Amino acid sequence: MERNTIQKKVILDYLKSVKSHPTVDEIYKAVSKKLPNISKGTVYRLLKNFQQKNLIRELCFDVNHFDAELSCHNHFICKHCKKVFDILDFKLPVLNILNKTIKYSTDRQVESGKVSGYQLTICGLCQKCNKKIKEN
Amino acid sequence: MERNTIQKKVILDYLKSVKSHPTVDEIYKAVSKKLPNISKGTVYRLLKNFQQKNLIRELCFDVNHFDAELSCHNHFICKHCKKVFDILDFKLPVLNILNKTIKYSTDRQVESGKVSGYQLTICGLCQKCNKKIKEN
DNA sequence: GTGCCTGCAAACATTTTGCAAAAAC
DNA sequence: GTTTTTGCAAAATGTTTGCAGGCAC
Repeated sequence: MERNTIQKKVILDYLKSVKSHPTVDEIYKAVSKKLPNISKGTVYRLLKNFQQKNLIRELCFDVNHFDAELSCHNHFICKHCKKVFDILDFKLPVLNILNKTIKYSTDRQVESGKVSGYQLTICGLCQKCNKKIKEN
Repeated sequence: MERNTIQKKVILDYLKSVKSHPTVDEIYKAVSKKLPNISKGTVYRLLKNFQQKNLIRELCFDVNHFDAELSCHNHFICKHCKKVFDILDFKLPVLNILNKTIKYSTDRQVESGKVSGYQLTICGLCQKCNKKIKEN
């Protein structure tokens, strides 16, 4: 049976109170003000815990996978096997509209800033993993 | 003056030849078959180099920033200061359509897999950085 | 031959893990 | 009192950097 701890409460309260999409380090520093003895290991552990329970999600703006195909901006990532698939428009006609819509918005300004591109990632289960999971 | 090297050619050729969105490690392993003495440092350096020249881009499907606001899926990231902003629909009306469109596609199956969500990240320059850069 | 680029290794940063002690129930 | 969770430190992993030698031009 999972237990309630002050560490869990403080981290989750903090995440709910901010709009800044903090990194692990920022979370650690903020939470340390209330709990000076908390360790970074605990922060990592609890963030993972919260994610598994869908209390928070992880956003991604850096690092990881590389792509030389600059024209295709739509990807599907399988939660289970972590494979990444390109989604081509002809396979998902709805993306046609989507692309046009984004193209329109990226040609304009967003809050007086300047837009240079976008990345759409759809996540879920791929064919293989979906089948496997159904079978079990 | 930048020079042409075999390392640059092999890495870029490899990236252009695959559709698998490889990680740094996968790139290193693949390239090592042709160039057994290449070092990982070189791979990191050249990937960064290619990105700066817009020959490749980096995709992101893991790690980094956390968000307890599960309902808002649209983000704007500033290339320059790296800050992340929520994009609310009423600030960018076009996203209304976009959200409906994605909602429609996520209610369905993508290539017989199962879709559970999406993440749209628009990138560019934020107000402040755009202004700063204009001034210089 | 000059100067950029690479391989190597060390440094640095980030994340995970094992374990004993502390806390939750 | 039992079991989960934490803090700590070490290990594992991932990325950057300085430098001497090698290669492009």
